Amino acid sequence: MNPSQSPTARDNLLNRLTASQPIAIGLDAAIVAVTRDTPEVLTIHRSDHALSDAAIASRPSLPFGPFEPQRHRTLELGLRDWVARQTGLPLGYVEQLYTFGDRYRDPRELEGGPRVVTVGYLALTRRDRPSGSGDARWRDWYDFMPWEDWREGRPQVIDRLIAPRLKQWAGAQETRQVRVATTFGDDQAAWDPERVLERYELLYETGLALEAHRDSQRRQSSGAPLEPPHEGLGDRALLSIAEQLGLPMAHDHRRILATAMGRIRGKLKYRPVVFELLPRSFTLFQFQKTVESLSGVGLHKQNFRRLVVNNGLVEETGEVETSARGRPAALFRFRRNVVRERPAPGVGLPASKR
Amino acid sequence: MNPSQSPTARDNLLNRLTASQPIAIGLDAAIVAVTRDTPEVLTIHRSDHALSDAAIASRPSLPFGPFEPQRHRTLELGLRDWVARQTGLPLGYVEQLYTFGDRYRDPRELEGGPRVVTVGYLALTRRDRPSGSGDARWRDWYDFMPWEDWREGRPQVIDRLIAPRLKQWAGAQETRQVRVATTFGDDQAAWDPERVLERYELLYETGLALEAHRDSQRRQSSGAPLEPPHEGLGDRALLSIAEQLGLPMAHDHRRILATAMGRIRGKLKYRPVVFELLPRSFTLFQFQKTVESLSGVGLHKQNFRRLVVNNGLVEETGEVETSARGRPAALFRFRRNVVRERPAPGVGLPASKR
DNA sequence: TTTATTATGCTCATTCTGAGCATAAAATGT
DNA sequence: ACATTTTATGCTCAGAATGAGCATAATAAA
Repeated sequence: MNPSQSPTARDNLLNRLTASQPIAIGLDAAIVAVTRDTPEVLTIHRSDHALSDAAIASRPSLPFGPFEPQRHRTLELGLRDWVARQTGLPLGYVEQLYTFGDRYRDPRELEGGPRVVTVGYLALTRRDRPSGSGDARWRDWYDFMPWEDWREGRPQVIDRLIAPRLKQWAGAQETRQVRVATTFGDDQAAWDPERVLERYELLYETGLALEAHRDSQRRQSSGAPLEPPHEGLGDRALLSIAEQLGLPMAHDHRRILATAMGRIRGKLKYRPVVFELLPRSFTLFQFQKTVESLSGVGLHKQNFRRLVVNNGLVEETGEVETSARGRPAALFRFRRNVVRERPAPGVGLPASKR
Repeated sequence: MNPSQSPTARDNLLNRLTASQPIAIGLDAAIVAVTRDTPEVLTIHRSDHALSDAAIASRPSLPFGPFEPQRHRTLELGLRDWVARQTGLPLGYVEQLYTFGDRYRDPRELEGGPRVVTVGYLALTRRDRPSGSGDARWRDWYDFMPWEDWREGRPQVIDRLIAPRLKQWAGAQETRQVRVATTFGDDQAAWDPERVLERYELLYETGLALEAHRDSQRRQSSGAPLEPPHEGLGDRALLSIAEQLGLPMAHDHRRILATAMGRIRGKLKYRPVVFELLPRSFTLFQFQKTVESLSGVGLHKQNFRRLVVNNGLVEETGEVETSARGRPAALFRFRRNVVRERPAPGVGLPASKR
């Protein structure tokens, strides 16, 4: 057993490898803000038509930029740097999500390009300024993942478009049935808001995400080996269903978005991250709407209130919000001290409405 | 605003960059197993003395290997590949932890080497075979982080070595005091087993981790710019305290280990990962000891039992363990079906002992 | 003034937790 | 054989947290 080469051997190896296929690192960011009751993500819409595959390339993408080794001391600084330069957005909370290194993620690899490894980030901001002109746009994240929005109950797309295909795909195979049940829920299993990525990946594998068709086509036409074969790709009926299932994104950005959504939903419960998205003072209902929009489920108003107040997560500012319709609501602010008192201060969804 | 260059521009940029400083990707793994009641991590002890800095280089490290772009389809496959080839260990559960891209992480960068970006992984295995001969060794992970073991109450190192230095470092600065309180706990704040990384990073910054001294020395002697200046480095008294605070590791491997520990502890609560470390059938006390060893806290026996049984996490096999001393214990197995029934099946520490 | 609308207070049954006492079933010592 | 030690397991009980919903308060609009 020889778990590590001697340094020189390793150096040589690394050099040889980088010489034969260089590696480039890209930084992709899901930049999230919340307005009223929609969680929005910053997307780039290219108007560039000089691309080989315009139909695909013009899909919205997440903002991304290269990591420049001699310029950036750390990955996160690299990210902050180009986000600041390009969008002028002040990023508050930034968190690394996941590093994707799959071959052929970047289609230019097929033409001798470098192996592009991407580090995905989640960033929260307050969306004060509309983030300039140009080709950047805020979009409701449920436009890309309509099946994730359970605020008005079980979304129709699930029963109408998704469930039938999943059932067909699973067939009599126990493993597949369990997978479908645990990701999308059934009479036994509850819907778990956090499993966004698992759901997206299942949709991708079953051909319900348009990106799956795009990728398989690309590889075929480029003569690249068709790894993990997916069933039913190319089926016209399936394709038309996929087209109705939310907006696809360029590259694997919808996967990164799914990762981001899952991460936020998880983090909500044990870290006070929502406050990065709320104004300094807010009513409890605003607070609730923000949590609901992110988690995708409706909450019981009185219990939500009891929860956050009893846990000392917020405190009254003494002022009231008068602009609205009914009885004026008291304004609250985040109680910074909770982090000193409770090991995992978060919202921890109190109970869904009905 | 121009959030993304045109593809050709971006290509050029990437090419120019990789030409001037190539990037290499390393894969580091914290491979974890549990025996009786000690969580162990696989470490590599080099006997190689041909290194410039033998004292440092001979520190134990985590197993690592290069990511080879044209050989490995994905990052995780790359990891599994070299772990299999080098240690022969069958990896069960594998999870990506974090990607570290800090400059000068790898000292060879100072001599014109590539920028090494490392992807850290956590892998769980059952430690059946002693993992061969050679320079690989299983070690109690608390050897590296003695302050993380609260099974027998608050560890002495905290009050004896850590707390005084942290107090001195914080001085009258509110921000620092809060940071100390939330990471290491005080009369107000409870000890949160999951914040392993935050604690290690605090110790590093305050010069209580030997690696901080090593890194600062290295940079100085190499003429590299001394970024984030740390106070008190070089102080002999501080250095001698750091030497008593657990074993240091090579590179930033102790940081990766800290990340791994935190991740396991967090995951325990909502995913049935412990079972990757337990034999197929086990007594409830074995189960408890495993959870305790990972989370680092002692648990109330009867309540632990009630919790895992009521939650349907385990079921009796019908057999009993007879080898031990007192009344024979019933054997249990993991109930695979929980994942179908409960949204987040985990252990969720029931209450510490006293 | 009445009505609609939103905010907030409060109750009640149920479940979940922390803590500890009590009993059962084995091995060991005398 | 019988007491003692040791570990496993059953059970209780108070207090906290949770799900659900009724009731009241304070405002704007009709």
